[in-house]
Amino acid sequence: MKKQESPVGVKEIARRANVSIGTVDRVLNNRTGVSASTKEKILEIIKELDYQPNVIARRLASKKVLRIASLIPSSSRETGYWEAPLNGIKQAADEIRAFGVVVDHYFFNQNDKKTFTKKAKEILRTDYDGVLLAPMFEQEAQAFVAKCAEKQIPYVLINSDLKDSDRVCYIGPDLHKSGYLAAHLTKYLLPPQSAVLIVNISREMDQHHHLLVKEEGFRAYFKNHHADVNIVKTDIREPDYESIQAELKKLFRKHQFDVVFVSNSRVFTVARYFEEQKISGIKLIGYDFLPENIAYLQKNVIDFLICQKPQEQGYKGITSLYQHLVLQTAIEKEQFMPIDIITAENYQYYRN
Amino acid sequence: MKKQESPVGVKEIARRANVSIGTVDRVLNNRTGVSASTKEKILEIIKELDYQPNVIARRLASKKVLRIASLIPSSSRETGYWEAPLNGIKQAADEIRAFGVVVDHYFFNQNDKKTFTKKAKEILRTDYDGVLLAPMFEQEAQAFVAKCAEKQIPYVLINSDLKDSDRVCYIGPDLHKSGYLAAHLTKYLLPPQSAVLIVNISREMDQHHHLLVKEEGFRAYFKNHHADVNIVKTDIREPDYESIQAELKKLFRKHQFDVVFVSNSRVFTVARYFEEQKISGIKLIGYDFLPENIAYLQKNVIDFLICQKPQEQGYKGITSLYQHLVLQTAIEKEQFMPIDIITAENYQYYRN
DNA sequence: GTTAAATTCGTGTACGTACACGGAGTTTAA
DNA sequence: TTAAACTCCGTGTACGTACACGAATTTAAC
Repeated sequence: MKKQESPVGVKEIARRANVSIGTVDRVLNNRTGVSASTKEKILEIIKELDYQPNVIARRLASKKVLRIASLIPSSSRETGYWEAPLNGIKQAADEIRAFGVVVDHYFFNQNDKKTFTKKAKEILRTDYDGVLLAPMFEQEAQAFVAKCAEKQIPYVLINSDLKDSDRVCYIGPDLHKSGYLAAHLTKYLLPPQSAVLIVNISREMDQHHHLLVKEEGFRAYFKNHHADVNIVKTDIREPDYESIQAELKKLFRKHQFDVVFVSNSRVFTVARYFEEQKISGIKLIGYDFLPENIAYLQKNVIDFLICQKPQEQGYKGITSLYQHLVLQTAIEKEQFMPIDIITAENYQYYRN
Repeated sequence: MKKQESPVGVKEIARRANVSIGTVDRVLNNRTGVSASTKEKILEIIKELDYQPNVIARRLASKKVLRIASLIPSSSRETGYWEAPLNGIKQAADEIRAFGVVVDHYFFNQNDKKTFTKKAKEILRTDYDGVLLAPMFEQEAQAFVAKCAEKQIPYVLINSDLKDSDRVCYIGPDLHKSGYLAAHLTKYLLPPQSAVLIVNISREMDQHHHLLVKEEGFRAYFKNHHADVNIVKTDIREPDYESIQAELKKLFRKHQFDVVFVSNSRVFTVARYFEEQKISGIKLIGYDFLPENIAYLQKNVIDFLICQKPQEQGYKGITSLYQHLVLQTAIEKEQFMPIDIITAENYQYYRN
């Protein structure tokens, strides 16, 4: 409940402590060369006045630029998912460029762990002030953030989290809940006593794990609601169309499904199969706002897409780092993205 | 494709033009005291160098604070809707306070035009640098923005737009599309040949107009899809529970509905009626993330809520004004909010 | 042609902080 | 005893822009 109408600066602090602004500056940037007693006194005054450093003047005076490295998957032909986070990162970078922050981009191949470690090493060599990371490969990512911690480099995680890491924050989905919601939607579309197919498509084990969490969420819903559904599931480890087609063909011969739930953005591949086989009447639910998926949404082959603001993940990742580094404000440690439902009617208004 | 690695400043411009930085400064802030010829020369050099003023230094040097006024409805007992935009406004205000911007809040009563005009007059008297406005009362708002234009005060509109106004931008929903989506959802929930009730609840004519646009969108969907549904609608002009109860009772005696669509946030009132009358099996769709609505969502009385990020509307309104005033960047003239679907499963992750 | 007024422009200071430099005082080493 | 080293701190300049003040030049008026 203090009046803080008059913004106090270093010189007011200096006046009250009977020292020069240089000394105050030294304790603020905790540099050496101040006796313990005066340092203490100054800190006390700073606290008492609730001194807020003028970030404007600070950035103006400091000629050194802050450097942030982002390390995320490259968007491949297989999935353009990472285009969106990258755009968010770029947008944030544009906005804070004027404040003396530059962002360098590093990309790795989702199907090749070596590219990850290589880029990680490069980043460590360059001594960045902050790192934005998509920790797709758990082991390797753990090793990387350990190195960052050692070098006192703050880092933010997006898209998936790492256990026990002291990141600045995590920004991304709650996978379990996301599958749970998908199940809820499914139930709206279903007659009682119907059959559901869960399709998990991914090559790398690390990624596959995410899908299994979603699947758990999906199953949990039906369990909690004592719904009588017959759930069949398949794990497809080769994401090319031929493999998927073969697998689906086999399954569709054996079963009669009412709903198909694809646990990631590859839903368009299944949609393609539906289209080619002229399958209709089966509801299709999947993930992510990709052009391919949207096309099938428009054609009513896909019924619902679940999306978790990939672009905002990138954007928030950078701005969180910026706030941590420049403004030094406290950051929410876990920022779960909203779970958005996209249909043929609202996709035009969706912003990632 | 220019190299713009080396940020040029006024003094580089001054050097090239053979004048002092003072003169350059004069043409930058187009003040008087510069001959036409030198002014032209300087402008040319500025363009050639693609000079970007240093916003940091600019705000530091300029001791004057920018003042923004926000004029929105107070959140009443009847509806807490405006709480969210207000929070967004406050959040944005916090973030840009450090940059020398202050935001003053003005509120009016949605049921009383006089309170609007009174506050508007106050704002005009105080000479603000920018205005954020929710133009609920069309005529009065038009008069207000005309005055703003006259005084060269830029303004941003949120929640609803004004025809032919030269606002900095409009931020809010596309009402028609929003009703259209509601209809789409409805169709998922419906057996063929079913009956739908549309409920519009609002006292003031101006507000009621918004609802009618949503209703149009709702009907348009069924028309476009040649769906065979029986639509009944009612306009309730007294938002208290008793009036609504009476009207619903009358309607439910006459008809058998499968879906009820309430065109604004008052859906909780209808939900209360459902609960009290132990009506179940009828799907209920409405608007806005209010505590009352969420409560009924949890109890599965309300099935879907449509929401258009009211908090973000406030937030973006302020930051747009900030970008216009301080950074002088170009602003997207029409920023339609995404149309979000909220269910019992994802509401916890919804952020306004 | 002289003076006043108007026009056009340069200089200096300020904004709040960062940081280099160096000075005064104290301790250590020779 | 004196030089050197170290501790602690004050001063000055710089960051890029805004703006007040006043100087130089041109124009107007008689």
